Amino acid sequence: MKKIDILKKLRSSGLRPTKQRVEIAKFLFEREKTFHFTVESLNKLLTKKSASKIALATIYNTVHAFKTAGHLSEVEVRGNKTYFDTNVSNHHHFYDSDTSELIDIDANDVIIQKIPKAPNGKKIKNVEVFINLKN
Amino acid sequence: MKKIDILKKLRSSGLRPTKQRVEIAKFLFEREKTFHFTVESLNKLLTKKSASKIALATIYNTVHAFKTAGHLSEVEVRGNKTYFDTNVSNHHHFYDSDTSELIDIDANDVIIQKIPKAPNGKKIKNVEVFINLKN
DNA sequence: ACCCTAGTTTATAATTATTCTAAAGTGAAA
DNA sequence: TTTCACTTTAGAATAATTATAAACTAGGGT
Repeated sequence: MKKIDILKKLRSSGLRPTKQRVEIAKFLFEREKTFHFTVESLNKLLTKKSASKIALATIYNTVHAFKTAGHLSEVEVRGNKTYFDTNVSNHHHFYDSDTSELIDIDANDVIIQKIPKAPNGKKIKNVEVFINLKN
Repeated sequence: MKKIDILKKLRSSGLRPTKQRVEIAKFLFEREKTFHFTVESLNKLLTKKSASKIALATIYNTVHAFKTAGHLSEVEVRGNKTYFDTNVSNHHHFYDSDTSELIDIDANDVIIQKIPKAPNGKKIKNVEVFINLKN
């Protein structure tokens, strides 16, 4: 994804393309494969990569803004870690608790034949499948 | 579950049946239906129910000891809440983010027809299905 | 029944993750 | 360029959980 597209992506979702947002967006979206991270890991990677330090609160703000805009999805797994995922399409996850690694599973690789009806007046928003791994 | 069974349950898993553990175990396991709770909610309920105050750290210790012994299972859902579940059989969950309520789904009510193979040298430990609800 | 000791509980401090606050900075519309 | 609502920032505040170390206790050995 080119810089011009980054700017479009931000503007089209009502986010002013500030220096910090552009830097974070470039880091997250200028890559081929999907990327999983926590706020903590992202902060470390950004600190290492660039000279200008971005405040931790800004990283929180920005990641949540991107999530609200639909540019990131949030995945929560055992161990109180909150991951974000640059893959926002409908998909599932492997979770390897040994390495704390999250791996995408394409939605087409999981077929659910039967699910129960939603209770009382509720509807089903989405179905998430976690496949926990061991060695 | 009677008191004698509570004592057996604790002893058989190598846990000394202290006053606090027995009180917590009775509260959790002397009921018909499965019970979902957070450490915080359990603390409030216990405080309300009994005269003797149990330290919060003890509730953490005890709940984790019960979990390690296989008497509770842990379920993590969006919103950084960690729930425990007195139903330790293999099953799935509805999650209602409006009410923060977790509802058990019997394993037989979910049939998964296709899942991907585990990566490299890994094996599949278990598969958890979350059905997120909306109004 | 009484000790003894490892296991347990407790209050409190420490840690960790996240959000809040309020002051300073900055895109971009006019 | 000026202006102002939106952003960023450092640091404080909050929340959830874990660590610490002293006091307590269940239960085996005497």
